[in-house]
Amino acid sequence: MKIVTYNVNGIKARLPRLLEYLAEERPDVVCLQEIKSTDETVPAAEIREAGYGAIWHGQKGFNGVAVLARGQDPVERLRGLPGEPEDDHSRYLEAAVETPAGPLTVASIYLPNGNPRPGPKFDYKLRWFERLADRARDLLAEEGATVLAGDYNVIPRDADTFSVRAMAQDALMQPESRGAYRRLLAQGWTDALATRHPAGGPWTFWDYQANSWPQDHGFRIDHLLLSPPAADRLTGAGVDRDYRGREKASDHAPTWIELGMTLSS
DNA sequence: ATGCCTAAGCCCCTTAGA
Repeated sequence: MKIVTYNVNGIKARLPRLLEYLAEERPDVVCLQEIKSTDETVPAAEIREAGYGAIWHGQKGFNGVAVLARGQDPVERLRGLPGEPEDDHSRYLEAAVETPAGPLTVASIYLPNGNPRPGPKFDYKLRWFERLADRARDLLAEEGATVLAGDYNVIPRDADTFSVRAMAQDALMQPESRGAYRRLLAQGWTDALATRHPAGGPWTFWDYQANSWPQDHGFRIDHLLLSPPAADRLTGAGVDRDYRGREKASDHAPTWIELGMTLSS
């Protein structure tokens, strides 16, 4: 089964691309970020007509995450991360879905960008990271199949960017950001794309500016983290990068994993 | 050193993104 994370950068502006993707690839589960819509203004009918059940954690203007599942309604498990009651950003939505190999937990994650750095936005990013790590620890303890999918706004390795120099001062590549990501992985999570692409990349994001896409100046910031029972089922991982080159594209491309249908012994 | 481009709110400029 195919599980996708896709930062759409506005679900209303991206609806033709998203519907096209659902029709062409028929992914089983899709985690969306930056829907930039409230629960009321999201194009729910079109998604449902495409054959997908969906739950949303929306917000007016920016942020917003969703979980879509083909032929079923995801069951909401958690909406927003605990630990900072005054945080009103919609960046986390966790759900349970059914698979032929049993239940699967998926989370759609939109981690704060953190620029400019230093400053309150960078501090917020690091605090949010710790709150995510607390939740991730609880999920691992359940010992089920879990996928933490989303836009982490972290370039984990130097080989995950077209230019270390261009990004050196960016919040996406700071030691604190990488350290938080590495500590999360050290809990026992598998970075699916990194495992399948040890030499670096593939890119998941190309800036709209500076002619980045034609020059392939991208980096890898959208990640799917797998609990051990999920990692045991990993059979492939990649980026559907041609969607980045289509008309009215998001600056991110859909990033996916393939999980085997049966549990390995 | 700066802006490069895009979406959305609000209404044609500002905020935010990465």
